[in-house]
Amino acid sequence: MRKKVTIKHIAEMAGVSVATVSRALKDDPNASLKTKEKVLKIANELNYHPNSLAKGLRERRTGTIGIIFNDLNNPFYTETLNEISSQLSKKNYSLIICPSNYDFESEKKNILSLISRRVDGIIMSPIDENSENLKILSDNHVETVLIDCIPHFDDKNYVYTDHLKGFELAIDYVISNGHREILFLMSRQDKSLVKHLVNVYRRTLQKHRIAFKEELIVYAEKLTIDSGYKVFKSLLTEDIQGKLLNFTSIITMNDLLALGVYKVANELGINIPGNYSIIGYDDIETASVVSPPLTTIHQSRKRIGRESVNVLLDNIENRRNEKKLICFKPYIVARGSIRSLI
Amino acid sequence: MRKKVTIKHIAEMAGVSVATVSRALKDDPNASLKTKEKVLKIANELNYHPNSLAKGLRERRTGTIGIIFNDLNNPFYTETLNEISSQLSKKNYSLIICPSNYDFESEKKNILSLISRRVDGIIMSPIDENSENLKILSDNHVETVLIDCIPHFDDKNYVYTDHLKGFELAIDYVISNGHREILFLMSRQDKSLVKHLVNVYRRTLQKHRIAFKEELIVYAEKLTIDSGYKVFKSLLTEDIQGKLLNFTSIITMNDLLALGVYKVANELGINIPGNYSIIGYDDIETASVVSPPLTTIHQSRKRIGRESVNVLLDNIENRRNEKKLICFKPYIVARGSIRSLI
DNA sequence: ACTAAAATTGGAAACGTTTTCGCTATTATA
DNA sequence: TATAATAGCGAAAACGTTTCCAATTTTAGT
Repeated sequence: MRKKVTIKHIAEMAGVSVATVSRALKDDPNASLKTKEKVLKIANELNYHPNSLAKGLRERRTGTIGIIFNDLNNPFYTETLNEISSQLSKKNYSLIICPSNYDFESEKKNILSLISRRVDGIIMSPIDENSENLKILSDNHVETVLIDCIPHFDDKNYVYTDHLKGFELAIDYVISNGHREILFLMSRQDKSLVKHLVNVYRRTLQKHRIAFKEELIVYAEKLTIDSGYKVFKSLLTEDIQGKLLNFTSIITMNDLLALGVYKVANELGINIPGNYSIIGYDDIETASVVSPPLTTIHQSRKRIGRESVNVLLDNIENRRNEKKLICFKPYIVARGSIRSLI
Repeated sequence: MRKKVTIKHIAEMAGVSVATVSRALKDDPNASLKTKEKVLKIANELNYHPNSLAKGLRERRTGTIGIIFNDLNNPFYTETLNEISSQLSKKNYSLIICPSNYDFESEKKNILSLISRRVDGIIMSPIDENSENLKILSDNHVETVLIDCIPHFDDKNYVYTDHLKGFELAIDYVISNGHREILFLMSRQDKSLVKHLVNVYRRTLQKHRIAFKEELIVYAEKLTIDSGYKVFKSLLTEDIQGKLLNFTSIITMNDLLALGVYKVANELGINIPGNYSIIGYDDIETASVVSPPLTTIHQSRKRIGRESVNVLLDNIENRRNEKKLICFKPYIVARGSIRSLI
């Protein structure tokens, strides 16, 4: 990166002061039309590009939003990201993106980096809804929207789907189709959600007077297709502890895990929903292309993305201080992967 | 964003000059151990976070890399992005991401924004390998790595997969399985690749002495599952111009389009590969979970991501000026979606 | 033509760092 | 003990903007 042309060079060429150039370039009413034209012409000739660092330093705002997401290989996050990015781009904000990979240290590092870069705001999916890391944000008064988590602080904005409701919906649906042995495939990668879901699972079974069996909760390593594949395959092939698990249906923590199950089924010649019924969560696009199409719980990435930037920019640009809580209700998308036993 | 503590405040508290604080904080050998400890302690107490803007302004480097990618809904790009991001994070670079959505104006806007933000380098998938936009980068001497395209300039680095070879491989493979009526499903969204692929298709057919039929090239609107679904469905249901197309196999420009075809097949009860054989391109993860698993051409996102940051950082940090050309050879992953007619 | 008001302009400070250069203590060398 | 070398520090400039304030020029009003 070599020497760049600055406002100073333009000023010299135009025979005016830097102050005037600055005004001319930003189309300030306090600059005459004549100088505006002259300055603009010279700026173009010199191939001038304003230095955002200097601007940001002086103005104490950068026009940059930071994003910290758990996992960019998960379509849920990338689709949300996409919507966020297109909304922000319309308003001329840039986007610094940091994947945390569900790692606290990495999350912390990212937060500190964004603070140093003086982003105007942060949208993030926190690893845990109550962690030290979030306190750092509060201490530094950075405007934050938390997504995809359960509200916990009242000095932060939340835009989220009610997962507790969503999973209850899923379990209800499976049960209403006559299933009573329901495998729940989770992953401890999402540390905080797991705790809640175990409760939801237990409570919902109880509601229907079905016995809760610890061993029907199974953990994949990560929330990926491959992890789902591995754990389900070993579940079916190595029969652990000498006893085979009994279940007629499967609920997965997200669609990726469900796709892992599909992959196993294909390989082993297992029929869905003949042998096992299955329901996913998220409603990613591929859910509708596999065969049979996957029944799942839908949460809208578009709306989460859109609302989170709305809330964020509203607070930033109007210096508001009320914190918002926006909750979306998930709904079920019934397709072909649940067999009725009734 | 309110008042922040600066190096100046620390200096006052510690009773030293700002120069000393600066040195102490960066562990400069020209600062005594005693002052280092004192300064560090105060910095922590005051909750100090260095201002990257000021630092960048002064140092003429920002520790930021810009990424301009066509489409963040495409797993090919997000997986590449993931690898890039984890490599960069290791070296403490930040990442500004800009989706161009295959739109020239948007690409241009992104480039200008990144230049203004004084990124240290750019990794981008250009919409066209020979566009005005790329000249802007040259004019401003910003270190650039172009990925996923065909090399064209010699003042830029390229890290890419040889798609021409890749598609030839695909066509050869289909033909070697006895197919002679091959539908090619493309999308003009990737403007520049289409031109080349039409030639590859034509040439490869010729090599095998098979007649080229214009009407067997079909265009989806975008490179997405949904676009593939729509165009293939209308191809099968509305029989256009009164004549039904005759083909036994399909080549798609990427796996997403192929998944669209799968979706149609599921809906209409069409058997793959019984009724139609199909081969995709990219080898995204879902290719292996659909049924039958999709035969496709593999290109490695990991390697592209890794090499592009290697090349970029090497050039930036060592002020090199030789431009590199790194080409990966794609290979075929034979699964179950091609039926042999022989 | 003379004054008052309005429109343009320029000077300079400020944003928060890093770094060069020179100065003062301190230590090592003879 | 005198001198040379070195370690540690501070002052100030620089990075490239924006903006306040004051100065100047232009325009309008009589």
